[in-house]
Amino acid sequence: MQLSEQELVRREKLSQLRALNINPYPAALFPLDHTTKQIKSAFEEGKKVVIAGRLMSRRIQGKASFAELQDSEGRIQVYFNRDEICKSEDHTKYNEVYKKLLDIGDFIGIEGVLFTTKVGEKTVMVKEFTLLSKSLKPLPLPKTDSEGKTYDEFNDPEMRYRQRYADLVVNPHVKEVFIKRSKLFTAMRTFFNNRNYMEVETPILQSIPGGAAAKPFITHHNALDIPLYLRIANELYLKRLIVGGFDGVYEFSKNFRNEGMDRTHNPEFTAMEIYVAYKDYHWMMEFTEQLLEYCAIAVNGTTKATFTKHEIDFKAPYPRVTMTNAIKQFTGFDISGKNEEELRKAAREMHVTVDETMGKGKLIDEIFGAKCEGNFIQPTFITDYPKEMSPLCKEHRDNPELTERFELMVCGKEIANAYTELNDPIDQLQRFEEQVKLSEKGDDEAMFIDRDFVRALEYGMPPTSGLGIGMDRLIMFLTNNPSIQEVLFFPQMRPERKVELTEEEKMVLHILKPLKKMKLEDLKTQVALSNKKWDTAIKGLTTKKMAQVEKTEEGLFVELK
RNA sequence: GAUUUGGUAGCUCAGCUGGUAGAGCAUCUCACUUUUAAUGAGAGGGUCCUGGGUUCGAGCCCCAGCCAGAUCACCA
Repeated sequence: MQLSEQELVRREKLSQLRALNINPYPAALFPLDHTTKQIKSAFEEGKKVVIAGRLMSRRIQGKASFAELQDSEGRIQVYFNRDEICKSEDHTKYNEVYKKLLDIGDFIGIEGVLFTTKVGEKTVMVKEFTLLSKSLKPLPLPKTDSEGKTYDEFNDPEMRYRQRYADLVVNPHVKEVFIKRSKLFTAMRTFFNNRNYMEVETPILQSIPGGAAAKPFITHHNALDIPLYLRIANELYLKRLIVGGFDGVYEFSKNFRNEGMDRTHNPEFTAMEIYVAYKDYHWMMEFTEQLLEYCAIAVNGTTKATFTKHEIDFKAPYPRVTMTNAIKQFTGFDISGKNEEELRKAAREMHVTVDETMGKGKLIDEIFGAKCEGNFIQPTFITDYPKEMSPLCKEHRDNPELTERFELMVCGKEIANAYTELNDPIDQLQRFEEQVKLSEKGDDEAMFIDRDFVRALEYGMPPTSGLGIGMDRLIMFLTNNPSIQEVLFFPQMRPERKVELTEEEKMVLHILKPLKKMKLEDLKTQVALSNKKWDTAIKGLTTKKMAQVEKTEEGLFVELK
């Protein structure tokens, strides 16, 4: 890799520091006793503090200098004064080490005393400083003026996602999103633990990927010599634990789906699933709205959240609308009692694209997705889904065509999905078998039969209600980010390709070497490269200082350096 | 997958009809002891995403590709 001028300068500073007997990467701990936030919240003139962080800006004025130090909680101004740092005649520490050999991005430790400047800025007067880690690569450097306006913001999404570390250093609002994400997880855990539900872990490598309709990633276990799948959901394992006798189990589950990527889908994402024995989906709706209200307050301090143009309110309770009524409301069509053909015809009349492979459930889902889904902005429970599209859900107590299922819609998107769980093993096996028929019909996302799961149900599972929440989507809503990549530290990206184009340069050198110097025209014809390749090659060689182009009276010459 | 926009200095971005590549910040040198987007003077820094084509000449035009964003489709 070719180093830029600034990177070379910083490497040169490294050896100068070492020559001054300063280790740019010392091993010893640094005994800091304050953070920048603590200093600001409990400011006391003359107080001694020890702090550490990254140098983020410098305003040097001869024998004095102001700088900003950034730690995990923010920034504080620090004041370097030559006569404070260098008590003797030797001014090396200020003039050389601080002014010349430190750079923006370096980690330093500071011992100092608090004071307020003429302009009223809370500042640390530096008495002693230690280099803790030298930064060799210049950070992108956004600047903010007195009105809070940001210049030169580091905002290219590709670079921000690929180099999230740099993004986090220079963009405080990005860090804020992930702090909120962490708060959300903590809030949910607290909510569940307070009710004595237990956090568990279940396999990520599964030989039958179950619990959802999705395409899995496949891998291979060498010792067992079997294929294994990365989980697409953890539902079936959590229900096995309910069979085993736990009253409530939950898991934050990293799931993997080998499908398309866009601003709401990443190949790996996080779901939370919870199963509670002796409950049904009505109970679960109340539980869910309580949970979300609690989480919204824990994350943002309020039940209200802004998402794009919408102001949403997570305050419980949320309206409940059956899928049948939702469709009736937005299309005027009543799906109840209709057969497959009637549904397909109705869908086509509404200009919903459907095809012959779709069964009743899928047709209803398509109509709902196209005509209704987008209309539910405030949190709304959509209930009672068709049986065909819910193979793990118990049949509706009042209508055998439906299931006891709800989804929670926010801003037209699903963020939670819950059932009164199917615990009849014979019914469950039949539902799996229907999935196999769908798969034979060409549905490549229909579920596999999990016979071990059926065996577990045969031992008996208490009536249970389960809930799944898309954590990434929820945090998108709570932090007003329409892109999933903004709420994942490291969203999946196509790998960067290494570019090494020295082949042409080698060819040029090979011809030039024995002669040391030759006419540019001769060299060019001998290498026989295209104009473009020739140009890049000779440019590359001159920038690498391996050859030089000279113009004399006799014409252009290339000389070996 | 389709459509579309973009890729130029460490960062943010200009770049005219195709005629030797520009600015601000950052970097380097000098001045400056309470500044805050510090200031003043000077200097250096480029694989114009990659490859091919057209042309006397391409950052710019044409073709192919790579990467990313947006919209749509698919998918939950």
